[in-house]
Amino acid sequence: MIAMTNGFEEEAAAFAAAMPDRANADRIPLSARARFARPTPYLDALNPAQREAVETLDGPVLVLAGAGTGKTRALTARIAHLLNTGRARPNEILAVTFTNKAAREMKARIGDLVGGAIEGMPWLGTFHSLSTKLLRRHAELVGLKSSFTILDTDDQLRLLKQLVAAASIDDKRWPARLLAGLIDGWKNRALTPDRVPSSEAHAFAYQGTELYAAYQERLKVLNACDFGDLLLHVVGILQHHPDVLEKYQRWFRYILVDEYQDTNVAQYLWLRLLAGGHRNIACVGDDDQSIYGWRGAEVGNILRFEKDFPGAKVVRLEQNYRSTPHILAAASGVIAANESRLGKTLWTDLAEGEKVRLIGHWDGEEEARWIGEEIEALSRGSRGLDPIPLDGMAILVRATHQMRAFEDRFLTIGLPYRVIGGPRFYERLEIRDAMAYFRVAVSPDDSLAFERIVNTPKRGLGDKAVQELNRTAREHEVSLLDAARILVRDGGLAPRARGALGGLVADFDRWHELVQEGADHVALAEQILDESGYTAMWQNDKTPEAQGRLENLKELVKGLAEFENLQGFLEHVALVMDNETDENAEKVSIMTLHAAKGLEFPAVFLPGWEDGLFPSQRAMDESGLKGLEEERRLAYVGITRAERLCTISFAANRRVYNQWQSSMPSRFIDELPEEHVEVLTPPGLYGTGSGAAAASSTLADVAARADVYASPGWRRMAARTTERTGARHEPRNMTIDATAVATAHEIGARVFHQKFGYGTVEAVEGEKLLIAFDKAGSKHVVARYVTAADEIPF
DNA sequence: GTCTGCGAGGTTTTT
DNA sequence: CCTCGCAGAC
Repeated sequence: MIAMTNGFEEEAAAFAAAMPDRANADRIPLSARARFARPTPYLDALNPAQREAVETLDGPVLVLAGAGTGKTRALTARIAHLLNTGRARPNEILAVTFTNKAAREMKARIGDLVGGAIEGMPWLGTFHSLSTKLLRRHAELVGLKSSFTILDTDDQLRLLKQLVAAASIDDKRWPARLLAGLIDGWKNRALTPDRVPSSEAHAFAYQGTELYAAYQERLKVLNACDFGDLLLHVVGILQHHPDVLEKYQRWFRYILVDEYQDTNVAQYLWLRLLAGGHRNIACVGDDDQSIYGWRGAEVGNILRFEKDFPGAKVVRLEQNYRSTPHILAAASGVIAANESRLGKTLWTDLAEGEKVRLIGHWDGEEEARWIGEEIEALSRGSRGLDPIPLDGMAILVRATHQMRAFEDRFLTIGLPYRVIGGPRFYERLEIRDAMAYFRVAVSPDDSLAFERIVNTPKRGLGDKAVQELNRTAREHEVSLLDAARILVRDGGLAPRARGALGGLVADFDRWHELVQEGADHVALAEQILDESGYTAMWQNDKTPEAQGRLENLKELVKGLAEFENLQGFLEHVALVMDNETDENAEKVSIMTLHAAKGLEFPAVFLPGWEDGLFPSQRAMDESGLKGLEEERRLAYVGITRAERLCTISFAANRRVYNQWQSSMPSRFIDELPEEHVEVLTPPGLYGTGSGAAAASSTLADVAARADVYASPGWRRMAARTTERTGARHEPRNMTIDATAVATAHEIGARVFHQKFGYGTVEAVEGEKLLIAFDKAGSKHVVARYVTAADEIPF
């Protein structure tokens, strides 16, 4: 969602700088090379395998890097080495990652290694950001203008919805989401509409390819791309324009790819084309950590690397620097059950440490309660280990809905936590709206953005007005904003609507002029939000979310200051949808297993190991054995996140959509090697057990117990036990300090809570308050998590 | 054109 | 249970 109408010249200039003419380049390198001809201290820090991965500079290299084996270190050292030996200058190295985070990290680490002497690496980035750069340069070859807009998922869905409606197809039969998924899938596999295999284009799906083709047409008219297009267009250009291909093949002397196991077909083609000349391509990956098959990643890419690049050198990194032997052995035991893998044997010379702990619980709430207590104990330094800070602990769940139990519990006991990977900042409604305003102000032809906010806040421009706008736009072949201009001029629409529309057009004209004049963009952004009435809309909104939304808008405007201008910001946002929550506060992390890849924590909790949940029923239904193996890799990723302590748990009963459902322990539990696992007895089983200290039993016992759990007799017994000892688990809370008392609240006071919104205090129970929330109902909440209602800004 | 109430569905996610 | 989207009422 960007447009580069006036920013493009700058972009082009930057591009030229990043990629000077070959002839010109040859005059520079001597000095540049001399500058990097230095000793190689970064090599000394490497083990033999890593060294091999770094020093094998020519020809194809596949580095199979197991979890925690120093993959990033090898990759960055390799880049440093390329620079240092004068093999390539910074702008001749193409280094590809999947996430912006990984790209940032790598940039930082290379800077450290080379002493920050390189002026950045212009071609280090994600597949998508690099593709954008290339595509802006050659857009005309695929019928786009270099100022093309990048659509986000939201734009994409709205567009598809329109197309479905326009084709008078039942939108029940073709929900936009389904269609978007289908199209994404095709694009992942580099299939243009005409190339979708007929087997998939049959009957039902036939309409799908028609719609796909219509969608592509529409994108061209809008001068827009979706994420898949960024890659696909580049692949198309490289395939159909040998001169362009050759130019880049020669320019990028060395290619490096991170997380190769996650590449999809389109990305694979992209790489193979660019590496086709010299074949100096180094791919780093771990087939055991391929967990994105469901979104098009092809483990096959890594499995058949040697076939694609004959003569490839394969280097295995097997020494693990992260986890203790027990943890490593448990992970290896699980992953060994997978059939299709290249196979690696991880080893470590770290001290033995704790066994992986396994515990079963009666239900999900008890699991959350137990983990909460464990976390508090571990942070105090109980359990015979050195204290682990809260931010050294993580709960890794299979599905987001598991997070809730933990959030509820931690709110109740006042345990600070952070949820990673919730709704992302830039995906929030208010942020998208605000950005739509910016987009139109920057590029008045961005019709999708215009349509999004034409009636937000309400201006009396409903469906009918929008239809009329679209009709006029089509008739005159102009953008929506120009269509609005025409309607206003010619007296179309009802007088009221016409007035409102005229006002909006005048607003955008004014703002656009300010953009052109190069007015201060932060002030301008604020002005736009103000004058459009958007800020006022939320200020007048009485729902609990409104406050947060206003906060977010403030945050957005604040964030703008980091960019040179609005267009720079919009480009950034289009490609970088992550939000850095860099609160450094000590908090426990809650996230999905997917989000945890690449991270590590001293202590990791893996709850919800139940068949159906993990492995997920859906994955197995949809992808069978392949799905199961991917789930198993997910288990492997989860366990290998742990440095010192890994605790796996399952619950016999879980509430799913308000229905109680009892389940069996995950089949992965059976795959844990017994000698590396310590089985804990759940609290409550004998009425008085309190946590982890209780007697050990065997895996078989636990499995058997799970059966017992499901029996009616046990339920009755457990119900009695919990009733009798219900209060026993309330922990003496040591994370609460004097501040809790300082924020005293009285019965009847109006308060505000981040998650639950506004409410009235009904009772004060020590450090906890019983609050009747306006929207969320009555809840017990720790006092310091609420503020008096009138303390809230705005 | 906007608001309300009812029904259907329920997501692992990055760009 | 909760959220979102749509149809129908105002």
